[in-house]
Amino acid sequence: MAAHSLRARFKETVSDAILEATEQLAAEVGLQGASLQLIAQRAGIAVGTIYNHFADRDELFVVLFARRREELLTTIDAACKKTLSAPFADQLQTFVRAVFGHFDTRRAFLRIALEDGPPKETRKAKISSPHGSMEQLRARAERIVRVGLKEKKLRTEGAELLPLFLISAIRAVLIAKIDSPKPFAEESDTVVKLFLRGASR
Amino acid sequence: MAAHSLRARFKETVSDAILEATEQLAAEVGLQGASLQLIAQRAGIAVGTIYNHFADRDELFVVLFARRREELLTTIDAACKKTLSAPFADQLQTFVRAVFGHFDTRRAFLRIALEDGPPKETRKAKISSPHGSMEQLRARAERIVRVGLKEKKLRTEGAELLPLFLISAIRAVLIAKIDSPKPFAEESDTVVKLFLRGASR
Amino acid sequence: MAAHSLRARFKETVSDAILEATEQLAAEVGLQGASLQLIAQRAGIAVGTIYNHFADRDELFVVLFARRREELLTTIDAACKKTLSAPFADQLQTFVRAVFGHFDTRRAFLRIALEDGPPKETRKAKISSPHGSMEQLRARAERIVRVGLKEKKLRTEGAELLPLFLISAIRAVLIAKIDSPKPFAEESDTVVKLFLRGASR
Amino acid sequence: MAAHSLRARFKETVSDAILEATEQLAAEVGLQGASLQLIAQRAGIAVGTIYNHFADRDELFVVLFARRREELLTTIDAACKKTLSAPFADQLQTFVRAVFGHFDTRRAFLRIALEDGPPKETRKAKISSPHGSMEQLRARAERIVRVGLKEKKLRTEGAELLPLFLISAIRAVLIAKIDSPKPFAEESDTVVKLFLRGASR
DNA sequence: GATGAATGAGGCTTCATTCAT
DNA sequence: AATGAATGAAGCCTCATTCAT
Repeated sequence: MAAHSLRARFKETVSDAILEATEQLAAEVGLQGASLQLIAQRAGIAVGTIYNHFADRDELFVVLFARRREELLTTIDAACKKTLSAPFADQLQTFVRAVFGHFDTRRAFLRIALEDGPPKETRKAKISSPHGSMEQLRARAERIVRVGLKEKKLRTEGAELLPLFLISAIRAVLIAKIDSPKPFAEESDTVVKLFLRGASR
Repeated sequence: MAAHSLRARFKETVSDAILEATEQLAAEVGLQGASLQLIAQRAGIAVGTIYNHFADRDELFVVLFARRREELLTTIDAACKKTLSAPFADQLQTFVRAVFGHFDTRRAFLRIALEDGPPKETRKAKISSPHGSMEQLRARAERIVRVGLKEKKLRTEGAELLPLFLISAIRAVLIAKIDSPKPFAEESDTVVKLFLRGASR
Repeated sequence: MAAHSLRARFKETVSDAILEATEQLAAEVGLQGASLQLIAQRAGIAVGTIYNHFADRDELFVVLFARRREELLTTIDAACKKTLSAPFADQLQTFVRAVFGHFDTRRAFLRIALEDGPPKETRKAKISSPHGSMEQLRARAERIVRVGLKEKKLRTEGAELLPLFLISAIRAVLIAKIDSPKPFAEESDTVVKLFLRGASR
Repeated sequence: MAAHSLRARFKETVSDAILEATEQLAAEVGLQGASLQLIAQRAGIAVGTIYNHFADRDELFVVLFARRREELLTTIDAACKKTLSAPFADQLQTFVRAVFGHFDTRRAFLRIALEDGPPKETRKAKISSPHGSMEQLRARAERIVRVGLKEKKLRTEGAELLPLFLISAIRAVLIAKIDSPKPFAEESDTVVKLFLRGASR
């Protein structure tokens, strides 16, 4: 039991090391450039070891994205939960802050999530699309927008674009500040204001 | 002269064929997936011929992006020129329409431009970043924003984010509608309104 | 003593399980395809355990073939023993029936024995030839033929080929009927007749 | 035209060199052991070159078998053609001699054809079965047997096994004598006699 | 003895690039 | 200039074998 648990825990440790190495490398040299050799090297293991933890290269990336995405959504959902009964504006602000806050400490994931584009076919088949990790945020943005609509705080015309528009504004800031040492979170208010009142005076 | 001109034109023709084949293929199978062999095949030439027109694979993509980006900017600049002395709102609308209009007939380029992310190293060395094609639009967006500021139509706080914000909104719509048969242009007004007045009622 | 015996019997049990798993798998996916991982899985043990019973992969197969071959020969010898003093024709028939009878209940072994070809080098070194399992029958066929010759029931010209010829006829039937549900034994008489009188009318 | 033809001829030369190297190696170290690296080395080319001539490793072997099998059948059919109207016994003898004669000068192919067993799945999928090359002879044997039946020279009982039986006898001799310097052809008459009259006196 | 994760050599395949024609 | 076969580095993956627990 203890042995098994120990072994299992160790295995998990290796898995995590691989995932972390993958994340780091992909952030540095791109998803494409993160070869298994480099990953193994960075993780301090043999190449073959990767295959004790992931079926193939694809799965490695799929799992990486799945895990990071889950962490992201968990963080955000936890934050939003606290303001579920608050007025729309607060919920919106909480959401934006949560996203910025999370990425403030996950720059590597941010980089690969940004690289992530529309799905293409790869060598093997349709890629199992690690893609769209970022777009997963849209579901959350949609909920916020629905709240705003119900509270009559948001215009209904063109409403179906609003979630996208919100994500888009967030994304703009993330891209703009990704190399800056300052936390994204500082821009939360700017984004919220921009989203709500627009750019005009 | 005539001979030279002819030859030059022919070479240009081949170059163009290669670039077009590259664009098509990259749109279909991704930048990665567009191998020189496939490109040559699609262009109806031999693989070696590509090297008579481009130094290497990287340059091919750099030139492709450079050319398409130039076409994009030329189109937009031409459109914006006509409203250079018009009020800010008109200039903004013209800009957005021009971008949408251009991509309406350049879906292949749009696809590869969207795939294009932040610069990474490639197999060879630092890539000369074909990347950022889309971001090139920001320069134009900045001009528009400056006009808006000068006319006091835009708020000054957080103004440095506005261009990126505008581009980001445009990008969001392009991604959302890229597989739709309807022209992007139909969404111009929505985007402009959203950008100016924000989402709130 | 008892403990030792028990332990020995247990070890034998594991050994047997490994051998059986190997045989099954090899029959299904070929000698090549029977990887140690698959074997261990099928045997319900860990990969490393195989190395507690066999020096390496090669030895596993060598032992498998040796054991199955021994079983085959034991069966046949036992059957033939009963007719050792019977006339040649009976001895021949007994032999053929014994072979068919054995393989009727050892289809898996039959499959791998048939796959088995002339000796080749493998990854490591000259293979210790598990090969030729089937050819081991020739020694028995030779004895039968000698009986036939002594009884003047067989022609002496070309006699050195007769054992091979007999095995060959048996082999032909085994290959032809391996996927049939009917027992090989039904063809015993056909083979005997063919061997003795030939094909001509 | 000339250039094209030359190039084409050269390409064929390389193809042949690859096939020959493959055949030699496979005869020496087995189908399994003939790695692309070894093949390229033996053929005096780079590994990648193989892929200019064959889609993948499988195809290489399929083509090799197809070609050698075709040569075999062509030889045999040509020889048999001359005795098409001859009596059955002559046709039979011609056939056996042709097979032995062909393999006398194709020992390498003989070795790999003998290694060739019942089809199994490989790493990739069902193998495209280069297998059965030898069994292709059965079709020819069947024709001969039909002739014998029509001429009432062969017994009808158990007749469906006769072709396989004939091939099997030939195979037995090939295996028995493959390392002997003497030509197989010398055994033709023995085989024919054995097949027709059987072993009994 | 049993376990199974780690190892790394070796296999197949792709593909940008070169170069003789 | 065009051609396309040859090249070989580099990638992914498999698997027999080892070894710490």
